[in-house]
Amino acid sequence: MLIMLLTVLAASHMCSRPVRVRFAPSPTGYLHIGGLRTALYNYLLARKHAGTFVLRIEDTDRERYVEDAETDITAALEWAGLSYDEGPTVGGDVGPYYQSARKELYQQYVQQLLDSGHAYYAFDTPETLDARREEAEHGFSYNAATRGEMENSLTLPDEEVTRRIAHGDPYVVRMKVAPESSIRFEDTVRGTVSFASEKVDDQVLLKSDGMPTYHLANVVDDHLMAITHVIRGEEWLPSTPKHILLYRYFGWEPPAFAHLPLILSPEGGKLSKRDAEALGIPVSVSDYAEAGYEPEALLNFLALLGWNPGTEEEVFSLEELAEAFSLDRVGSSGVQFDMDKLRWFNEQHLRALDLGTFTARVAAHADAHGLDDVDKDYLQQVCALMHERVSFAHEVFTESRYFFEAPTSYDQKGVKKRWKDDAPALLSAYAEALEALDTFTEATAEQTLRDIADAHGCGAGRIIHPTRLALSGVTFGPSLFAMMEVLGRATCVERMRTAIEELG
RNA sequence: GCCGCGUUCGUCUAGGGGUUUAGGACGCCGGCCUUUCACGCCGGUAACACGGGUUCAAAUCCCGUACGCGGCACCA
Repeated sequence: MLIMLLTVLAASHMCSRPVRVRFAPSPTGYLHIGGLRTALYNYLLARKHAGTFVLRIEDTDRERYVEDAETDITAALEWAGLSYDEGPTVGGDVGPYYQSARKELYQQYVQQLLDSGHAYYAFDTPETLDARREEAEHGFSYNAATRGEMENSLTLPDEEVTRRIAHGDPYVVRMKVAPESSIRFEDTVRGTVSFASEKVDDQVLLKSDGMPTYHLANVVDDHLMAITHVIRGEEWLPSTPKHILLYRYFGWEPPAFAHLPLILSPEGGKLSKRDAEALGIPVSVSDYAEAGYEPEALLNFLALLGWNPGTEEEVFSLEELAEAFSLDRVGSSGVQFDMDKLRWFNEQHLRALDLGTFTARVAAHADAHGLDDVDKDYLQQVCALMHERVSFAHEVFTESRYFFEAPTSYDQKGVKKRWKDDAPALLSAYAEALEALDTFTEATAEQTLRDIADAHGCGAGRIIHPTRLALSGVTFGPSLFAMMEVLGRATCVERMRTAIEELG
């Protein structure tokens, strides 16, 4: 009863404002797979509640800035189909959407904290901080216990502080965390989380270059942009108390927090770039695009990596995901990346496409396989036969290359198993009969073959298998007769005679 | 080291006091279909980390241990 009441209250609280979420990548590298999942969950929540999905570029780190990272990130989002309602280029009412362009804006909020005594100036150099960290046995923390030993506006006389600032001495602004309480907050996926505030350090809010740190900028922007739900990776959980404190200092209502479980490597450890590459797992979203994954399949896989719909359904389109999504069905434990399952999702999404769409997806890879002038109708016929047989669209050009050029070799094992002594005679008879046919179709090719088998007193397989070998060079593939109709009579006959010569 | 979060088949997960001989999916194995291969269908393999407690009853609640992951920057 009480729980129900609380749930209703919580729900009404949540719904009091329209849902606004943001994906806030830093242009310090290309969009990676974990980032895409974070973006996806934000996107899904926004779409589910007819809310707004904001893209904000957190470019406050000038040291690690990567020139083409932003282009990669937006290209990856576009490839995936995660469109944003506000952000760079599309604009919006609460911009700018680059933190670097909001630099001046943070200044007033820092001043507000300084005035209210929740922040102070600190002049310690990176070198002295490093030195303190090195000499400390169990790590150094700039906090209530140590701030008295440092050079800051709490230890220095006011005149000295003013003098140094006027003189242009570099300084940072730190938040002043009171040690006496414990900070607790509700995480949508984990429930109540609490930290002892003496473990929270006096985080730098404003760097000496005048840029805000993530912690300050993120809180100020989320408030100014009216963000209702902060959905981000679990790596942010330990710094959330700082953010809660900042909301408190500013007198703002914090958004709901949801910290997503991290994606682990298939071997259990963390998915570092190096490990992933060693295991053959692409890390960058652009690598998935390049490897030929269907964007919807990747998204579907990622959605189910940490979330489940509560039903046994697994294959979803992006629209269906948005419909089914809810934050309270997001799990809280780390999840291992499974390439096999991803591939399965890719197959499922490929097969869900109608033939025309599938063909178009396949055609997009033609150039890369040196087949830029393939006839569309012909390709569609090939695709009809290969649709259920490939895991990736581009495999039509690799797994069934023989539709586009004569086989250059014959599978050794296949020859040994299927090319018997009577094969040349049988194929030769079959080829001749095919040439004599009025109309060459799947049906007549089959009937002709069976007639010849009967005439020679052997099973149809005796001809079927060597013929397949002659046409494709391999022992597997679509129905032989359907294949023959697509290849055409002339090609079939020619390849059969070539095989007779080659294999004897 | 300290702080936090986590732990159900190999993997993703359902279940959150009795409805469970713990369900589904991927993978793997077998079968059916098919004179190929795949698709599809049917079946099988396989899990509540460990130890205490609470309770008539624990995968489910509590405590501890182990292990994993994250964090401890003028990086995000």
